[in-house]
Amino acid sequence: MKSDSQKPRYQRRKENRPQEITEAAFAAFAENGYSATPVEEVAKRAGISKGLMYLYFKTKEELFKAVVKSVVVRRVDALIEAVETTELSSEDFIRGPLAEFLRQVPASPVAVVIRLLVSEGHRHPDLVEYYYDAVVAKGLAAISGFIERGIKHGEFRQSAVTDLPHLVLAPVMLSIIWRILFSEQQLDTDKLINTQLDMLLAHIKA
Amino acid sequence: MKSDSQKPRYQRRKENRPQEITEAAFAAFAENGYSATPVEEVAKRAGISKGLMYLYFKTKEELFKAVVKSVVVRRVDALIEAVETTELSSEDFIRGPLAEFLRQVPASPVAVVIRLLVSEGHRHPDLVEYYYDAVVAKGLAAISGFIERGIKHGEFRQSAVTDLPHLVLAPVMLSIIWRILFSEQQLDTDKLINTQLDMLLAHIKA
DNA sequence: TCTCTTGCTGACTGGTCAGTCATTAACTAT
DNA sequence: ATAGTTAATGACTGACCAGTCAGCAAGAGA
Repeated sequence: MKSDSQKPRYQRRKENRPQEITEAAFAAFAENGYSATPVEEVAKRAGISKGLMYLYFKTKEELFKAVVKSVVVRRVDALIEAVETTELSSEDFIRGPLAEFLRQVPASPVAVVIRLLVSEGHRHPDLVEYYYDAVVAKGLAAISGFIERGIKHGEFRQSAVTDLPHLVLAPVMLSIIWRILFSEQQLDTDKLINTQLDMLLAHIKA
Repeated sequence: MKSDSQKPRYQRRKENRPQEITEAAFAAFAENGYSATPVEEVAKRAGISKGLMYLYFKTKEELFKAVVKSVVVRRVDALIEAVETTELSSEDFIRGPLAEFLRQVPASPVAVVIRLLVSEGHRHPDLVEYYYDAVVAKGLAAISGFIERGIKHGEFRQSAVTDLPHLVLAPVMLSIIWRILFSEQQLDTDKLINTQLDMLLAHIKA
């Protein structure tokens, strides 16, 4: 009774597999974390067998690293680019594009990566180091550089903040952790970040 | 050749076991995380057999909850007590006892609990809720209440911060996550927190 | 249409570990 | 001393899962 023209049980799609697998893995890890997610679960979501995954990634750990790196992308680079080419005054840039950038971080894949790194980072120090260099250090340097530019332009004054761009990230980090832990408890993330920027600007304005 | 008075292979110490076990578990979880720590490792550190652990804690999960709860302690309650009984002006209290309290959090067991909750919280929603109620909500309420007291005394003015005591915690949270992830990268936690308090005070002072 | 290559499958293996339980030995009461 | 109680042990089991591999079948090439 079966039709003659049976569908093939699978298609060979070498080109797209790696990305499909990392995307499926990202989704699975986001839901259940790394160690609680069996490789077979990732394979299922990607619509492939477990064995195939091992054809593209030597180990589960390598898959994990691929997932983290796939999320880093050009996000920070875009910010740095914007910092360097903007025509806005320093204050307007902070209240505009920078604020916009910061506000969307807590709901972005970055939050998932933070959770994964907090959970698993201990066992993957090279990955943490990569993330620090590729994202955190760059981001902090961009903010620092931008504040210094403001000082040169006479818009800002020297202050403790010059050495502590971390203060810009502090409310973002709180928002991320808050969403991870207490997603049901309301928190006005945007207002939190905006208020912090208000305070920072008041503190450093010349 | 053995001496007649052999040491007993173990002593019965029903009273102290639970605390000894949770302490050993805290140390083990702090080093390796919850799911990566075999129960037998906890037992070894506590100087007992695995079976005995199961006499005091029905499951590994119950042990986990006991560990988290054991760390919550009266830390926050002490702060609330201090808030309510202090004779200092609001500003002096913030710069004194509150700052002191906040500065020591990132190096305290609280940081370990944050890591454990970020890693495992998804699977223990009741535990997260408990932690929120017992620590976070209380702490935020204490800070809010204190700011409102300052307003009544005419020391502070109404501002966005009144609704966002979270801003006080933001640099503390950043410091905690920083230490978890990038322990080798220097960060002047104290200065970060002090500067944030400076900004906050400048922002809310009448 | 008939190879030949190789992307893909899924049953299997070895190791780990949470939780159990029959037994033992430390203490207690008489 | 001796018997009775129970804290404590550690070998065991059943489940789970990362990683393997022998074989299969999709598609390319002739």
